[in-house]
Amino acid sequence: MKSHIVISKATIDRLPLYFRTLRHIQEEGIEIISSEELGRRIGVTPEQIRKDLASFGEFGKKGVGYFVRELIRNIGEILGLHRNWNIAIIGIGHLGWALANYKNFSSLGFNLAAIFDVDLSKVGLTINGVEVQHVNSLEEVLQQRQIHIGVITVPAEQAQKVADRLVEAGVKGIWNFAPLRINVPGHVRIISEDLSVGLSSLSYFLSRQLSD
Amino acid sequence: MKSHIVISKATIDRLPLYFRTLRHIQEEGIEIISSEELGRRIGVTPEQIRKDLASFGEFGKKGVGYFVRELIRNIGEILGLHRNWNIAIIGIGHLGWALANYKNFSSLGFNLAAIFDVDLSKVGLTINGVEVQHVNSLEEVLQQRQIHIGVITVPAEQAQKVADRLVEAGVKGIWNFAPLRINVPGHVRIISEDLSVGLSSLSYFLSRQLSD
DNA sequence: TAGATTGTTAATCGATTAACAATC
DNA sequence: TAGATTGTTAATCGATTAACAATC
Repeated sequence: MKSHIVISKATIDRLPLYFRTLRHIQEEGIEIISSEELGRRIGVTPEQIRKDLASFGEFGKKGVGYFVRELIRNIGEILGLHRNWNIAIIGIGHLGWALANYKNFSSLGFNLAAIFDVDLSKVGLTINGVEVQHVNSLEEVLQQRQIHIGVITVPAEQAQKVADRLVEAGVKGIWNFAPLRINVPGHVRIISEDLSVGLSSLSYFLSRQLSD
Repeated sequence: MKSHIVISKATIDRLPLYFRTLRHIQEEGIEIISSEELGRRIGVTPEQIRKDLASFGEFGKKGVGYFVRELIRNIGEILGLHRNWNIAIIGIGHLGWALANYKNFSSLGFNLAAIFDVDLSKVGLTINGVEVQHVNSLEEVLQQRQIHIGVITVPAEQAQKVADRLVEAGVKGIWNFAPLRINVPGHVRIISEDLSVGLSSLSYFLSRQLSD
């Protein structure tokens, strides 16, 4: 990366789209692609793509385009997807269950390494090859299995407490699905998925469409 | 709304956060709140909140603050949450199952009115009070039950085809969970939730934190 | 009246788009 | 060489932050 350039959050959020689309393109047997064609597929302008990529290096060949395989490798490295991240899911409700069975994790380099719940009727179950453990052993297991990322799918009331324990146990990143703001110290990264935002904004636009 | 002002997408996406937080505040019995205090809770600057709200009208009282109950009603109306939206879920895999059981829908004015799947072993099941129907009857049921929003939780390969049928059947909005770009005509609104984006960006930041 | 807090205008910051030189 | 396409700089656009007059 060109260390003097500031990378925008928006750029980081587009890279996974490029990554995924390039993989599809590779599956189709295409070896070289232009920013024009890639942009058309994703719904992003070619300038945007070139600008985004240029923040990290020169990955293309002028007059030719981008070598698909090479670009996939480069974006993968930028996103850190070439590493192997161990993740733990805390809370096996419906959503936790769905995430525990999410197939795309492994193809992005994420390894489901632990699952926790308080409910004794769930402890001991095996989901996607991983045994559900009681949250009492959270700290112990997280350290044993070197968990990097904790996924919070517990009810909102318990989310902050779980986050505190994850941080205390040395987790570096949190992927939060509980619908509320969670506070973590600066050295821990947290990303929240808020389903009500998407649905509400859909409602907003439909209201206008139907009345205007 | 002041019709000459352009509302930014970012503003629309913050309104649901205001809405939800204000409801919590109301539950605590607080009747008046300042942008300062509300911002502190959400993690947004008070100026941001005042600016966002001001695009739609004058909801506060100078020198006093905002009346919680009134502001909830106003934001609810802006977002169209006072209406009753009928939604249908297409595809009862793990994620569809989780969404069908999502409790927050109804409190936002969304009414789960239909569920579809191709799998005959799922057809006939009742989930959260709604019977799973075969996708063959999609068009018929959508019209009967006046579905406004379709939720796509089918595998990526079938997502575009399902979207086409939803549009054809007159759905006005689509909430897509399939990890790919879906094309719809301009009069249909689509919002995509892309789980790999959040997780990948987490990976990006962790990579840097651990190596820098 | 004095203190508090909104709504709005101006200034700053950041991200996207346009243009084009470099070069394969 | 001519055509194509990148990488980069400049111009535009949009969103956030700061400042402050209005007013409860």
